[in-house]
Amino acid sequence: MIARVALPIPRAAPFDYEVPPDLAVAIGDRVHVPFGTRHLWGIVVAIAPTATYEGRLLAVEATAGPALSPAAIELIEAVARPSFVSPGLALARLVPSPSRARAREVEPAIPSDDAAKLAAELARRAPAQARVLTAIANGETQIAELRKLPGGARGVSALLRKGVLQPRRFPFSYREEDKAFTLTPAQRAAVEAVAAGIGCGKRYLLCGPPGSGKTEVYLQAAAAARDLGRTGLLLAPEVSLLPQLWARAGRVLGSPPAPYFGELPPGERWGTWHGALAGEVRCAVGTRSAVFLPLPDLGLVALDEEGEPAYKQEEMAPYYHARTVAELRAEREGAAVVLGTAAPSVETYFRAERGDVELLTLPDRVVGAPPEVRVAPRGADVIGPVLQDAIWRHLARGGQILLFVNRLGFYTGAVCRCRAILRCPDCEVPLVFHLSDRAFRCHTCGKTVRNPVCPTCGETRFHLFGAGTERAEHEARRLFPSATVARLDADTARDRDRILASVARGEVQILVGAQMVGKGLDFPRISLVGILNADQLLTTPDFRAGERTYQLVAGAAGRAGRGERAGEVIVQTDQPDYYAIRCALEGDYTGFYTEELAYRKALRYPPFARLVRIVASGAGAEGRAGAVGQNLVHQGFEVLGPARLFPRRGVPRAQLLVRGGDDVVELLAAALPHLPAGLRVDPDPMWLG
DNA sequence: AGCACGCCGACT
DNA sequence: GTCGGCGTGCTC
Repeated sequence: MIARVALPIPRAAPFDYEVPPDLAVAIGDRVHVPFGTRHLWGIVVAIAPTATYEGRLLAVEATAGPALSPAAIELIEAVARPSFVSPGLALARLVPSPSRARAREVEPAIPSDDAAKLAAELARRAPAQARVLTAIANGETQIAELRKLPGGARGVSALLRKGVLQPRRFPFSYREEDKAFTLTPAQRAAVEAVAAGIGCGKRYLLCGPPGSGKTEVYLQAAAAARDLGRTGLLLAPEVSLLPQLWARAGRVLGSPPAPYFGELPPGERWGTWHGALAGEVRCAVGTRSAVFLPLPDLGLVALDEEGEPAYKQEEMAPYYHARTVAELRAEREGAAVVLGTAAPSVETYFRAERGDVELLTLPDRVVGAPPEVRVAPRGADVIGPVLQDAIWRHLARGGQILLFVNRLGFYTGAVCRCRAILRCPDCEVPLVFHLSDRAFRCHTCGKTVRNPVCPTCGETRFHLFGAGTERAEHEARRLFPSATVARLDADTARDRDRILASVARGEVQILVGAQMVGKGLDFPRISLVGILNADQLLTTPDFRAGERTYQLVAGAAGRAGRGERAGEVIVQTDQPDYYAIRCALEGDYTGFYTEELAYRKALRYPPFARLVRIVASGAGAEGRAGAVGQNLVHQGFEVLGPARLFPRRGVPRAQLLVRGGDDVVELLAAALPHLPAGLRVDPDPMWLG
């Protein structure tokens, strides 16, 4: 018996191994094999009576049991191909490894008041434990950090043994009160339509403004799938949105769904994956990587906020989009796919118009009333007079205020008097000044520069400009000294649970946030949303700039007025007549879509063409990209570039864009049978920079 | 991807 | 004379 094993190396074809008679091995099993001078774990992708390899065969050494289903192998192979990555490498990156890894974080297992009391009690008798409890009360969850306290290691283990602490588990510390729902006629119609598609691999685009009850439709559809004996998968673009989804799904389905996302502790991640494989997990919630969960009899995939770029894997091959993978699975496995959104991506709406996707609409808000949306000029102030005025009004009425800034840091740029912009020496992107570490930081590589010197003229003083989240927070404190201001961005993400809890309790009046705050969060008391710089996204040279601006403004507007009181939204912009902003203010998606589509058509951008991005990196990147480009032009491809990109950590980069029809990826695979080293291929990139 | 083998420059 | 640079090539 021969096992064909996909190994985590770039070469595409699997390797043949003899299966010893005492070893039971099946397709989808994870096996340990000798490979050259070393040993590797791989996945069995086929079992055959005879080998295709002519040389001498080595034997499988051990098996770790099933890791995924044959259907999941085929899915991952199909996803690997367009990224020019081997199935073995794709499998290694998308399938979690069995892990009994111990938790790295702890959380209290008792209410915080009791923990505080206990800390006081222990202060004398067991000071080490008291110190640990105090640190936890201050938001520290990392075991490694807690162990560094005097006597910390003993303290942590004693508290774990006593059951005062527990390994941190999803959904972390999230509480939500019960709410009863009755479906509106529109919701009921949507649920019935989707339920009818289960088993047929049908696709639906569920459009509805924020608060129109899209989540309830996903959950009822998942319940319908369950009633048919099928499994369900609920996807959200960000980890931060999962706790709410998890809690609500648990209530509707009667048992909590299994969580799955990249940052989940490895043991739990494997637990969900393995549970899906074993047929024990019948419903899962997760982020994009969860789309590969080997759930058997998949009946429903719901993808919330389908237009979110976070659904696209862009960091590492395979460069998949969760929406595409979900639709591929649906087609193969007969599941229904629901793509939910308030502002559809142009690509998806285009398909809905052509009838490839069935359009379902939820016309009205169920929660709250539509907010009043206004524009204000951006002016010289970070928080302009119109917005200041509104903030005072809402503070006086006891409302909460959310301020959006799309950039991190204090000043987002520094310019020398010789007009040179201060840039990262390795990545060439402008450096951002952070007040938290009183230094400039590169947002691409994380490099910190404390005392910058102008590389052109040697000057050490710079004019600082631009406003990030830190500066907005600073301004809010300065202008509204009586209000409690909090900031939620990547720099404070460590404390996000604590920050969100105090927002939920109403202790925070003004919350300053970056993107992560904009998505899905449901705070009934937020009555005013301010977008400080809506023009920011417009200045990025990317064909999706308009779409992203529309989504930002429309999404932010959705955060206001989820309670009883009508909300207000103020958008600071100097381009109120720009179609993406104008339409978003009026809530006119079709108006935006019509204009955007005309522009895409005129310039032959998606959905009228497919773009494939080829990035060369390393020495001679531009030359190598150029050589590949010429080769492709000779073979009749339409090639844009090569264009030089900003280097990454000092590594030079250049890119080509190949434009073609639906078959461009297959044609490219035929034209480039062996991808030259140091090249990455991203089919359908989200960002072109 | 690793890791070997292999063929040319500056050092105890 | 050796140590070691990283260029190709192979791994069932």
